[in-house]
Amino acid sequence: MIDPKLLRQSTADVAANLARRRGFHFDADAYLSLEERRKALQVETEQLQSERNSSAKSIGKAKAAGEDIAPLLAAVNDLGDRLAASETALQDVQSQIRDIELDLPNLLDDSVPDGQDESDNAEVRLWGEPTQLDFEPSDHIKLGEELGMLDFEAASKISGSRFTVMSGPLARMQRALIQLMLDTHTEEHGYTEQYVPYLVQADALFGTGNLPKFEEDLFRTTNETPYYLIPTAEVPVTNLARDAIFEADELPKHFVAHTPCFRSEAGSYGQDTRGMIRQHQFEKVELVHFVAADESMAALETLTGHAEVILQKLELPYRVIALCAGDIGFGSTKTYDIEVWLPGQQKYREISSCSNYNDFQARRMKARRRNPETGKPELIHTLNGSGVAAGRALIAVMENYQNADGSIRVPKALQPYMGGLKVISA
RNA sequence: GGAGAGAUGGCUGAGUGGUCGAAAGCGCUCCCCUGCUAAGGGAGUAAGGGCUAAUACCCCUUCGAGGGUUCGAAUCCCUCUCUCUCCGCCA
Repeated sequence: MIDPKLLRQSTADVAANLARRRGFHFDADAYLSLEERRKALQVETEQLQSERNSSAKSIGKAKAAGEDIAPLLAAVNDLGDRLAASETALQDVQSQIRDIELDLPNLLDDSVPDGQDESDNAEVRLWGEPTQLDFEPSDHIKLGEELGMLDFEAASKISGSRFTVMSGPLARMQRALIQLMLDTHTEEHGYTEQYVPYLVQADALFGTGNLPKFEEDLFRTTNETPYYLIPTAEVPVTNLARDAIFEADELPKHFVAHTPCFRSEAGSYGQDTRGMIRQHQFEKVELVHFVAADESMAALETLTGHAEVILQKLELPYRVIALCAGDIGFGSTKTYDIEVWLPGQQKYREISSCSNYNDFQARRMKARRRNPETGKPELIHTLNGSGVAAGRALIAVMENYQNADGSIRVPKALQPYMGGLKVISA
């Protein structure tokens, strides 16, 4: 959520910033007229509440003094009705304003490049060279099926499309990837590992910004108060800061969590229908930072670097891109995507997305720190990034480490996690 | 699943219709005293919001959540959630 005060006082500036985003329209005039009504109604309501309080107090005193309170009661006769009417009207306007505020994406950082879509994203750096193979590379689907270790038919029988069954060494390699990531981030980068719920309630999703706008992306249970399957560990982990006031010396906090992620993929029907790229269920290791407001831009660089280390250890070629205004996510003020080279597609594909949400989520969640100078609570900044998506990392290893005979070499960094196994073959 | 108890400020905990945003203690901050230390004295110490140039006044809201009764609710009524204890079941 954008600072309501800023929205109110600098509406035009906010609108101009948001206009850089693709397909987003902010009706500033409608907002401003609602805001005008809100102000009038709130002042009126609070005035009436104040009257009620002071008259109730005098009635109490009069009664205690044994005076006749009948005339006092008569004087406040219609106050209750007037107050109730005013309160109702105020609540109505406030909820309309809140709906607008919850619907507004985050303000973009000035460093975010202009652009309409992914073709306008800016390459920040390149690591390694696209893998050269002296044979026609296969994609992960062919490799996995020929090894007999990826079974999309079985998955479809059990759960329908966009699921995968893995078996044997390939299943183990995904687990090895997750282990490598967790160990690297906890032992070398100083993160604290978290185990968190995979089912969350709506409030948590409002906090991160997934609700109310993106409900169709989520799986929801049928309970009376429904649970939602987490679309990313970002949701439960970031919500650790909800309603909290951290002491200054408790920050920054660096959390890492491995969880499965569940996404409905509504609206992506044509894309990546084959294979393991886009699934309803996938494994991911997520990095989350809670930092003081002035530290978040530096933290974004650090966090992205931590994710990159995983690809470097796996010796997978990648590039880092800065998402342009048109491509950046709803709650992010600045995002770097890390894209790994996939020989089977002859393309770089997203394997991590690292975002600075600045105070956008913190405001929704009431995540604060105590400013040691002023002693006052102030919003923290939250960041998160994949470090990295395990399913896609598995694809990347398969395709980059394939041999002409369809076997797959195990990257050195993974071998200790796979009992020393060096090659996966049928 | 059955039976019972509870939810108040950073913590402990009092408060069953008015002067209660809330006693007291602990903790914390500042000041005083004490030649160190220990002890002692005093003051202060919730969050969110409105108004505003303002982090100044003033005002509003909040005692698990939501509704209700009342001129007035932490206190009374209803619904829900969560926590704890005992029993049962269970990875």
